[in-house]
Amino acid sequence: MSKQGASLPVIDLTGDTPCCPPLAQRRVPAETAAVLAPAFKALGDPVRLQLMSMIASAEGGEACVCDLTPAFDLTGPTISHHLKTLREAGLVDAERRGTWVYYRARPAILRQLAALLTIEPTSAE
Amino acid sequence: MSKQGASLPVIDLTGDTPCCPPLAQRRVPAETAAVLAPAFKALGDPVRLQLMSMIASAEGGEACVCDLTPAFDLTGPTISHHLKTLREAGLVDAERRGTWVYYRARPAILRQLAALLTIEPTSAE
DNA sequence: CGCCTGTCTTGACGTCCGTCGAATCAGACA
DNA sequence: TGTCTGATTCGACGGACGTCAAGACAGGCG
Repeated sequence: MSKQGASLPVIDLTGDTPCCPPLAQRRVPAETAAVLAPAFKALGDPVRLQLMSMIASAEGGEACVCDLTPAFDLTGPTISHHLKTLREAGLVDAERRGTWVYYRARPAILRQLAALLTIEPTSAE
Repeated sequence: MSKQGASLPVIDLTGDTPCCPPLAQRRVPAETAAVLAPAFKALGDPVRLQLMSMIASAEGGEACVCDLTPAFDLTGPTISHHLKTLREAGLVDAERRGTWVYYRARPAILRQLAALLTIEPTSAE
């Protein structure tokens, strides 16, 4: 995973990005929206949402492509494409160990997205 | 808002949909992914993410289109199109009162999305 | 070394998306 | 009733997306 790992425009949202006041608390600035929207977009496909869940909930916190692919009625390249999308959105990390490639969730950005959507129970309705 | 309000395929995610165990806790089933992914997709555009925030954080919990539109360098029809997308994703409700149309966030689905992304602090990394 | 298996990239195709201008609809007001 | 303003819909355009088949690359093993 050396080449693509270096060439991909990996978004750095590992924790120090100023982003997190809930969406309903104050208006999200355009720059923040531009940074976070691609992450939501990446989750906006049923296949990727399931992939993300399978990776995040996997034993040991990581999942092998060889386990991911057969779970869908899609070709290998298509799954690979979706995983690349998740990688470019900063949602997962990939690592090759021998024959297989393992994907691992990045909890920091997931927490940021969750925080953005969080609403206090006393919010209208 | 009579005609379009009735004809749109409004998604009912008001609370009784079985959906909410965190993404990282157990694998999201295909049906759940198919229902929730469109909501993430709707938030996957910077303009819509800002619109959502402006609506959710507005005084009184609602925002007028006349206040939303001038906040962007986009035409009225384009903003209207994005608002329709948010509406169809079940993220907002629209109501016409006299001359103006007001949009209001639907906290239930926001909470569902937030819950899905929630991760316990003790999750790898 | 050569082959095999697993994964990714490339190129292509059809579809969906974001945007706009023009036309249309809904209320308010004279 | 007619007209004006605000919001949506319609039709169109360029670009991005999801998918696949075919080819290329990486690592293990004989």
